[in-house]
Amino acid sequence: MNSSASTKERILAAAEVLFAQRGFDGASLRQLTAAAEVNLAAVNYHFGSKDKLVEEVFRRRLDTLNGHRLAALSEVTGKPGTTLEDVLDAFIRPALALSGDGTGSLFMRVLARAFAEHDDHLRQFMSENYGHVMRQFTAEFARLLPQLSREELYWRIDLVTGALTHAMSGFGMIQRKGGVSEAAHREQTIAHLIRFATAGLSHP
Amino acid sequence: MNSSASTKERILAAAEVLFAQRGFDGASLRQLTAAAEVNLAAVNYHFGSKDKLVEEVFRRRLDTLNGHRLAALSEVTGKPGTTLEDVLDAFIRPALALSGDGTGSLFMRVLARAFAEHDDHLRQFMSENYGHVMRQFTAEFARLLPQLSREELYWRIDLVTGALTHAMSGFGMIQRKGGVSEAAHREQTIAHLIRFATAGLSHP
DNA sequence: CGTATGCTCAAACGATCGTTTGATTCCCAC
DNA sequence: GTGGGAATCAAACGATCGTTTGAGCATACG
Repeated sequence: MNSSASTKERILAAAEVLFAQRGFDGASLRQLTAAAEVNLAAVNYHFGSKDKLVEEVFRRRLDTLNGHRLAALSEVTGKPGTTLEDVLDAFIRPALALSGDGTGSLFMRVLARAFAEHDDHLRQFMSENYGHVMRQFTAEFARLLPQLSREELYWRIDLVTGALTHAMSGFGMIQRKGGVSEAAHREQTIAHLIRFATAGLSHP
Repeated sequence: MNSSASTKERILAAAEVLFAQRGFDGASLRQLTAAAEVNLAAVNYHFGSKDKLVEEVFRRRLDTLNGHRLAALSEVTGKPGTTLEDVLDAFIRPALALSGDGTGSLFMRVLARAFAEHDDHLRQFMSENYGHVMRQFTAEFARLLPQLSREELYWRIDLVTGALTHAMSGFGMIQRKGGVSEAAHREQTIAHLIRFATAGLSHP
């Protein structure tokens, strides 16, 4: 009945790779299905269209990514001793954990590309499905940075997310030095990004 | 002899708009030449190919942008009282001046897109033609931030350029409100970006 | 065993892409 | 005024795109 589970999975995996490398329009279904070793028509059969496949690639990754982000945020939010670093950790760590996964690292590249493309349809899809995540983080930033005006806060968050998106799309491409484990390298990168973001958000 | 000056210019102007809106592959020569009100074959006649047109769009803008950047840098470099803010001003101001120009602002979008696309051919072109600019600024940053290791400096510059590229590509907060003159808004934006970049580069 | 259902496959569809061609128009030097 | 190179034009080229089709295959159920 469902012998196509592996077919769908192979398509999704190949799509993530090719979308990251060549973009959504640049990656053709013929390249994609060849890489996945499935028939050309399998994409339209299982997903309906190429656009639906794009949405599915996003949905699958963003559901878990933002789920982990909200879970981590809810563990630190509201508590008296919560610091800016705690909130930033809840935002950054799940994204880099995704990069630890084999093909997951490519998804951050896909995300950065989609961000830069200003595609209206995709922006609306992301806003509708995941806008509440950014809103919750923004609310927590506002609580921890009461001295900033609303406009000033938005400015800084905009700049910080730009830097983080850029950096995280490159993570995984950076080759680790010998002798450093993947976990250690990730931890080091997280600390780096948190320090930078803290400075960018809370400077006088 | 050169009645095609306006034709070439119209193509370049239309290319900047459409490349920013739909990307290099997404913008077709038929859309482009229709928008420029020139014949379809004019692009291949005047530029040789679509790829050459892309290069020309980059070359034309980056020549003046980086020329202004280097000129501004040479005015502050080496002097005893030079601050980090001076160097950042030399880097940021020419880019925002470009944004002030009508179609010039779209080029920053084109640049951000190209940045996110990780296109090898384009990266090599940029590195060959404009790599020395970034190298000169990096040297000056190193001189003003001697306490940072080489690796740490590269990290921070990477993050800052990511944030600036993101911001200047016109994502969010950079839009001007009513009642504020264009020049005043630009000055305010420059001050904003410089403060953020300074914090990101020089935090302890 | 027969059949219904989910899936895969090769082939073709129309559309659109970048590029080329060959004729035509323009414009200035002579 | 006339010749000739530069520029523009409509039309067509082959390639590639996303999608659709209909036949063939597999497997589970009566």
